[in-house]
Amino acid sequence: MDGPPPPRVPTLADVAARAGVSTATVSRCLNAPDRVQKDTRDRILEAVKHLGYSPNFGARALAAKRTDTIGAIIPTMDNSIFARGLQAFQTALVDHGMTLLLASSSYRRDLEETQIRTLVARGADGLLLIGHDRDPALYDFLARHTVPVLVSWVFDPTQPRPSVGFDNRQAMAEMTHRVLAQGHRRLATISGYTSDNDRTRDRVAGVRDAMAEVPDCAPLNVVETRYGIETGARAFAQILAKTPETTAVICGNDLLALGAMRQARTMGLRVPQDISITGFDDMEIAVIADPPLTTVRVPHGDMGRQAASMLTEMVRSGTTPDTVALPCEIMERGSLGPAPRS
Amino acid sequence: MDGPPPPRVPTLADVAARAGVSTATVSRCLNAPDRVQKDTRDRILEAVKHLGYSPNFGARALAAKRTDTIGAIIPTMDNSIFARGLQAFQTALVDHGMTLLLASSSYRRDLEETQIRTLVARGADGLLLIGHDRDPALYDFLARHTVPVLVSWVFDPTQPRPSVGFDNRQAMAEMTHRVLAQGHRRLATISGYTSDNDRTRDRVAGVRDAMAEVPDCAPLNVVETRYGIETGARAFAQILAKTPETTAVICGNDLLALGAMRQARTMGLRVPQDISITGFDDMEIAVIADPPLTTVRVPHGDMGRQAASMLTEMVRSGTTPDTVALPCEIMERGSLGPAPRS
DNA sequence: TTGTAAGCGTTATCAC
DNA sequence: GTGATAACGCTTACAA
Repeated sequence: MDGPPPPRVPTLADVAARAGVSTATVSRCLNAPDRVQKDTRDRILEAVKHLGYSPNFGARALAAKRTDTIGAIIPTMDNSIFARGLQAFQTALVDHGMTLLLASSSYRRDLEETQIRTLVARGADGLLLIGHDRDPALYDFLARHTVPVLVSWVFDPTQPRPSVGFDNRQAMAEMTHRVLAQGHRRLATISGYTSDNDRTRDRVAGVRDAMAEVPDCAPLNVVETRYGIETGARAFAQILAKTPETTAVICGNDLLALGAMRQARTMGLRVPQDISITGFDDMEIAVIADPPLTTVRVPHGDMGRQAASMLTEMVRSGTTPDTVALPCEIMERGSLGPAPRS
Repeated sequence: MDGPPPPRVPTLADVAARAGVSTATVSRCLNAPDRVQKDTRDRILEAVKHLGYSPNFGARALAAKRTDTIGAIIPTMDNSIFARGLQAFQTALVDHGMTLLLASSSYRRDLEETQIRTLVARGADGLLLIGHDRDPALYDFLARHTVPVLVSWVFDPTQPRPSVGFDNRQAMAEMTHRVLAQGHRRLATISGYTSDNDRTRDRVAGVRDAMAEVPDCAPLNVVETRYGIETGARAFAQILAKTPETTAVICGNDLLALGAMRQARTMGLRVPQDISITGFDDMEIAVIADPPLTTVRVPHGDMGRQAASMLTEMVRSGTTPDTVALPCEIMERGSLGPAPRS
């Protein structure tokens, strides 16, 4: 006696046989239901359900030349900087009938490049990338493969690619204005690494923009480091070692700011009485810092949702949308105060 | 005059033609290089490079019946709870030549179910899931489709599926032991929702396990809520309203603990002099809380990396690995102190 | 070691 | 509205 019959995964042909129609009709019924008569449609759907049929992905991709899959490459998932936007992006993609292929580059240009190629090879219909900064050859590659690209986390209308994001430079300038308005004139900045990273560069540029409008500012002390609490703490110590007269430290990221605040406390400095500290991102923890962190609120959710619909539209229609700017908001909380009268 | 020739994407046949061999040989050369002679291999690789050939994903999936793609469904990316483990998982996956298909369920059982089906339909070769709790019919479905499943974030050897994770129950019992050792006898717990969630249930059970060993404990006050800082704060207020004699609040998650600490401060309670608070996860921010949070360190990175190799192995060899337990570690910092002598 | 050729399961273009 | 049937581009026995 034989074992049970091999539980083969049902195919279109099985459904067609059971419904007494051709495979073409079944395919139509599944992809354009109204191009098939009601009663045959019912028969087909019954068969589909009965057999537990689900289309073969490879076959569909091969025949239809699309995968309904969107690739995204973000610098890191180690903290929630990108995770929140990604969450919104993924959820919205699902609503559009798309699936997310995800990779992270660890902020490394070479890794990002191989991952872009991998995702394209894996059949991504479109790509979401963070920032514009990358080898032009890569954009050529994507164009040759006719893979639409949407850039996020930035707003730079001078770039040739569509993007959905916020103006890092202007947001940081606005924050710096607030700092200057409090009377601070000896500023320092803790920035993420600026090589291959237009967001961090723009943020530092924003600080300088605002400072340029005020005549009596001391030169800006800029320290670059990796994003993180520990690194922020070290950078803060470094700043106070070099320019102890600093009264405000503008951080390119909330983690850096939290690290800076911890280090300030360690060094016996009161925030904001002795020194002011600001962040960027408005992570959930900004409000529980002590004092609560004054920071720039980034529109993570909107960005993710908009990116999903724009990219889906690009893939489905082949069009190129206009670049979209989303507003940031300065969240004034407790960590920014008046400059101490030295 | 015509425009430029349509830049068709090169196929295996193109490569074969240029190298003067059959498509079979090219295919072999790409998948098992040592089964083809050195000089023909060189010719083929030259052709591949010259043409910029990259295999068609759909065709390969159809013919080979695999996609080298692993699906993962996590409850949320909104905070870094899962993001860190996922980062390690994804990075390790790439090292194994796999790509990550990601979905998040927002802690909703129905959403998770449809996403599991979607990922399988999208050709995921294997699946990483968080926790064991789900409809048995789903596991049947996965078995029928011969999709190997690895469960993570838990260790429960009584379950029929392999998993890689930590013992939530034991870890929480250990933490509770430390709390009891400080003389606390009136405990409360802020837990994540326990329906459809074995991790949260196990953590609460762990608290009870430890309490059961001590005779003079007051009944445990348990409040369930969504994971978050705000919700943690509200839960804390709720607890003190109902059982104001509580001297220690054991939280199922760091976010809840941070919210609780903030609320305690708001209510004029000193941590840990008036009330002790503990967390779970050891998120990066635990150390910058004031006082630093005593919490359970979860082996995110190891878990992610191990999950990647186990799942890759399962997919490639069809074997089922043994369940793996990873150790947690109690991080004693400042938020747990001796019970106040009321 | 290499080539031949038969699938793999869809979609899409035609006729009917 | 429905049915044949030819792609789609690759892998993999099997043959040579």
